[in-house]
Amino acid sequence: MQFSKSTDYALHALIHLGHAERCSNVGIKELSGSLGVSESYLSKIMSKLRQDGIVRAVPGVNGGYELARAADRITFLDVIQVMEGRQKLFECSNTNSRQHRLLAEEGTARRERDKERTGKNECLVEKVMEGAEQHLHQYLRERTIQSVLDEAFKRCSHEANKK
Amino acid sequence: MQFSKSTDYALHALIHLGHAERCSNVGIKELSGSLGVSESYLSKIMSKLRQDGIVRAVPGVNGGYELARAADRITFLDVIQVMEGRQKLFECSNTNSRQHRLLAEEGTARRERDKERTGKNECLVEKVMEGAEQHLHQYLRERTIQSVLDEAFKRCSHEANKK
DNA sequence: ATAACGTGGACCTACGGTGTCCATAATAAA
DNA sequence: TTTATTATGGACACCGTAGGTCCACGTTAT
Ligand code: SF4
Ligand code: SF4
Repeated sequence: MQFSKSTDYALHALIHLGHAERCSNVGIKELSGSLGVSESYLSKIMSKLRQDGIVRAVPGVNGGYELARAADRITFLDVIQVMEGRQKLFECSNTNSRQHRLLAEEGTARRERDKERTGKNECLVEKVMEGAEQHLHQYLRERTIQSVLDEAFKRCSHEANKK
Repeated sequence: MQFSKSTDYALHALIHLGHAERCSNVGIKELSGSLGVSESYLSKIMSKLRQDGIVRAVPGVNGGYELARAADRITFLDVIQVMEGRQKLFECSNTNSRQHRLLAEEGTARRERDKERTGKNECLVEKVMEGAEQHLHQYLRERTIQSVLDEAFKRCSHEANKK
């Protein structure tokens, strides 16, 4: 239950791009140097980010990457879902166990009615887990690349103030 | 970024134990049959739960497992942390990159002062991630084995009512 | 004593995260 | 046009770990 290093790298790369938005684009060399990750691997990550429309890439001389939209419209959730995939936090595996029939199918007829009425017939365990997932997602949706940048800037100016 | 199957099994096993609290203990055979998981593997999981004080085990004839404390004092978070380990959601890897120095160490002197004053000198990315983790944990702390049992019972009685 | 039952270690397998290398395509500059 | 630069995508290697099996051992009731 941990985020992968790729997610780590992706976030840092995007922060770098956001920080250097003045100049149109940033090459893989600069990113690699800044993050301390090999160019080969980092390019894989950037490619993924591009395929999902988080960044734009221009090939050729003086090419590089730039954010595909404003930094305050790129949420942590976006990045995490691109890198980690969109699999659910909890995926029930044994729906044909005796246990399952006890918990989620007492009175099959009733379940069917429920399904028709409410449209969803989740089991109780899944309900808890999906709730957890929703909470997590909501939180991550509220944090953007820009918000990190802002806070870093605040720290910085605060520092300058003191001098 | 998914919970492992072991966590799934552990939750179901505990629900089974909670459901059958009347009789003192439940053997691995019954659990295995109920969940549809091999006895060998399930016993590993139960063993882990025992080492962390979630269940008690009695060896010998007519032995088995029972909850070590009331079902409403066993939270989802407890179970998940036992099975998944207590690793943080996000573990920074490249603290010696140029990027890091930019984000988390502008004015090292100031950082040091911060450290002394507040006791924590997290970087901004970690701060976001730890916030997410706290939210998730809080949610999972509020759900217990008992709460699932209760809801299942409610469904059941509701069903009986209708007849 | 013996049969039932949990424990823990050794071991296996498959898959995915991490990472490298290279051939190719696209583009700007010369 | 040629060349140097840069991103792209596929192939591949490595390795840790989730998932699972097996077995020898200790414990307990009958
Ligand atoms: S009770 Fe829920 S979690 Fe358990 S097997 Fe059925 S659907 Fe899956
Ligand atoms: S800025 Fe934060 S997340 Fe990034 S390397 Fe430094 S400590 Fe780690």
